[in-house]
Amino acid sequence: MDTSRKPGPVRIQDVAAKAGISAITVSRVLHQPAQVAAGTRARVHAAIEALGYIPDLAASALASRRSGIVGVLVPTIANSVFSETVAGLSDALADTGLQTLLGDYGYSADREAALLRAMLGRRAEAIVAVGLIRDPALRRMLRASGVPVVETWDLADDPIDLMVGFSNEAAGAAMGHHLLVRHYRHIAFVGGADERAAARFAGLRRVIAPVHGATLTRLDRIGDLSIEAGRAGLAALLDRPHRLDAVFFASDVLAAGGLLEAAARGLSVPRQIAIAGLGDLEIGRALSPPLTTLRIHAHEMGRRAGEMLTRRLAGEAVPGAAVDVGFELVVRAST
Amino acid sequence: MDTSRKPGPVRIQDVAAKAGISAITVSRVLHQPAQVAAGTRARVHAAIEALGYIPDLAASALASRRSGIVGVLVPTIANSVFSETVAGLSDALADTGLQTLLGDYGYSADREAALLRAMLGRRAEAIVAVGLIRDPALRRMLRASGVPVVETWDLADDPIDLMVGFSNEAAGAAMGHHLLVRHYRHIAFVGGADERAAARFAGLRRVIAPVHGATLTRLDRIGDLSIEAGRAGLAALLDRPHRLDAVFFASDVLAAGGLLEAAARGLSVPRQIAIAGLGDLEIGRALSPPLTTLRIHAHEMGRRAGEMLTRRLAGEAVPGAAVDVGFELVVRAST
DNA sequence: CTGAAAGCGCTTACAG
DNA sequence: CTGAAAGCGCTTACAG
Repeated sequence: MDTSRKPGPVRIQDVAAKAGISAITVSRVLHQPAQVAAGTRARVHAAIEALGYIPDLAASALASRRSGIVGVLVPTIANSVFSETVAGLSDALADTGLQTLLGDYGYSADREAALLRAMLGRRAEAIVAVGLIRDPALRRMLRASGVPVVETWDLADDPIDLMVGFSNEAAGAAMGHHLLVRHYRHIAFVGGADERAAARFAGLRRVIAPVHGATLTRLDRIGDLSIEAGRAGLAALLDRPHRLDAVFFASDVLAAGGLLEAAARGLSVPRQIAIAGLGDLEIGRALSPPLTTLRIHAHEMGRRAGEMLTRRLAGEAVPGAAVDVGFELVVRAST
Repeated sequence: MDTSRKPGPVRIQDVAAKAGISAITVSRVLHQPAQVAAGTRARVHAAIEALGYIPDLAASALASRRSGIVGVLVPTIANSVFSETVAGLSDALADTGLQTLLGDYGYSADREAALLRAMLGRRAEAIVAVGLIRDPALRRMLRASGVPVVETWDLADDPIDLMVGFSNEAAGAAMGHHLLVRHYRHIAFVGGADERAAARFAGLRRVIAPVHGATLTRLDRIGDLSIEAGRAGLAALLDRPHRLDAVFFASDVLAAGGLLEAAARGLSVPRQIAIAGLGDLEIGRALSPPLTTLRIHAHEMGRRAGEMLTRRLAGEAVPGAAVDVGFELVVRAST
């Protein structure tokens, strides 16, 4: 047995030697098999099989200047609406030979910057962000890189590059309209400190503020996105002296906590307190009463982001304007 | 202005030229700054800043034979107990310069194999699997690769390499004991078709089967891991003619569906039907009655996997025996 | 249908 | 403290 080869993974040279041809032909078998004679092809495949050859993708990327990587930046993958968007993107990329490199930054600006640099360092061919990228320095870095970028889950006048989302302001306003129509006048908003939550609150305020006698409060120190945080949020609001008719939570998970806290206090929903959420998550449909919510087209945003990217990477012109996928108000018994 | 450089990302040569030194010194500033004179270091940093240089990690990996990547194989990141393990791993790897490359195979053996090949193709320095890697061909491939592997969430006699988990069989048995002690005799198990669920059922059966008059049924075609699937599971069991005292669900999410279905049918829990889950998830604590469950040390498994890997990669000898982190039976009002 | 040469952007000894 | 040379494992034109 020949053991002259140094330790380490099998190289394309080893396969070539075994098949009795050159490395370049092995490379062709892998990437343009039609250009190789059937017999040669078979011998190469046999050698690959026998040696357990797995091409070095770093070397391949370096030589071809194609990393095959799409970076995906997510505030937190633990939020199931975001993982839906990631799934939609993966679906769209399934047959393109592009792989997804997931970066979860846990809402930390430092982690976001570090992950973005790592993605550019891996020479990602495109970057998809769940949410806008806010930091001006990062925006400049991405623009300078020339890498296609798709921002999602929001709309903006000055996208870095491509964008597919919906108006969080309009979503907040839609919920505000609904609550007003149902004659709720004393309304609270419970959401995070992120920019999307802020936009939803702004939309809500735009609709509520002009109404005579209506009040609007906001609670944004809610900790994580959990049932417990939702319970604590409603508890904090109810323990204030203000009158309260309805609460709009920034997620169905929080709103589920609101439903449970109301039940624990013996409050009838929606008669004594109306509750609404966002995301159209399963938990909101399962609890009683089922939750009024805003349905976000999370999967579709990911899918369309993937489509826009593949077209752009294929050299097609992709319109730069932001794509608005909208949202749906889903009215159920909780309001 | 000098525009002689070809388009494309800034290279280390460009930085070197701008700083008036050689590429090798730029590389040193990045990796062993102590070996470079302070003045030179400052000039290099200035040049990096001015040009927006981001090192090509593929080239770096190829030259250094260190990819800096740890591949993480997960059945589905949507299951929050698995994402806990991933988080624990990330925590352990935070200051090591190693990055996590997440591969979610959606319980598909084909996707699992493809992701594993991609990880080896990227020359991952180590691989962590949530769950055992079952396919003998994959096990052989990994052993042959020489890459450190940590399997988690289970124990086995013949790990590919390292292992940190707990006995799913013992966990099932522990729940069985608890249910017997509480005088439940007609028990059902609702879980997935995966090997961990099978082991839990085997443990349950080991304890239940010898008991005179006791019965045990299993439902394993439950679809996804959702509240709705849990409801449907309990509904299917209740619509059978058999007597049923208690149901052990393979996840608290499923068990939550069981609680809701029981409530919808006006069944008192645990008086008419006892319900238990697994994972100690928030939803199980939030619903009423709160759920008896098995607490799995998901985060700790990830953290310890990361520690074992970094020690192994640092050249330390790491005992090959499987580490058992155990589990806890958490008894609440639902049983 | 196949191959020799050059090069992708880094880092590794080695030398001074 | 710094650099010239060689090489990591591939692929890209180019040639035949």
